[in-house]
Amino acid sequence: MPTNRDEQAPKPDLRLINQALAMICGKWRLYIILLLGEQTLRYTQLSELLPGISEKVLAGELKALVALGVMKRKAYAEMPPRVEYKLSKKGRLALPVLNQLQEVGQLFN
Amino acid sequence: MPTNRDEQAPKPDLRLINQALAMICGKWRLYIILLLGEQTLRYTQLSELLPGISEKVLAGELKALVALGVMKRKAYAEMPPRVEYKLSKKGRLALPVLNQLQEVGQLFN
DNA sequence: CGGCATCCTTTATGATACTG
DNA sequence: CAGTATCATAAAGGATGCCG
Repeated sequence: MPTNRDEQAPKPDLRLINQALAMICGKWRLYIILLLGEQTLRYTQLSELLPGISEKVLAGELKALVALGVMKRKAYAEMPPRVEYKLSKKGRLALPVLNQLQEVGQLFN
Repeated sequence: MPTNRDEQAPKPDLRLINQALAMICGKWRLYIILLLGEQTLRYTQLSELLPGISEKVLAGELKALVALGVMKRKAYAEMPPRVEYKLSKKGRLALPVLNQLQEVGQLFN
């Protein structure tokens, strides 16, 4: 016979949770994803939209998000160089839920 | 005239985002919230459901979540002592979105 | 039982200078 | 322009012992 808790709420999956947290946790990561949304932005545009972020951290976060498959990086062989970032399909699929986190934040007002 | 981006996706609110992240980020915080769900659990039960968490971290996370207003702590003046934790109304309101984060994690499989 | 205090290790974040 | 390298600080997490 199942317990009351099993019926009402199956035990959360720690692995799924950690994958979601890897995508959004950190001082800038979720904000970068939401900011990007459906647009394509260049490295410099992102740095202007994230005032106060250091070069090292921005480059590191972008690299990590690309590695996670959340966003895509496209470099053009031009001079001066141009690099564009946009969400991957995976990132776009996650977007609705991630945007809802702002409503969760709203609960604290 | 609004820009294309303004129409499609208003700039995310960093303050709301940070409030949501404060609630869920960290190695255990989101898992504690989802695990609690609609139940009431004692301190020792929580520690058994979070294998590997240290006393310091568990006590600190519970205290932080109570301070954030996400959960409630109820201590009984018995011997031996008994302390119960459950989600506050705020925590229960956030629960549906937080559970959806597992589906976001599912995207990485 | 349900913590807190202390000390320690690991990650995360940041400032800055430099380069293909 | 779009980063990397190096150095430094801060925050998170953990091990362990003690206490009301």
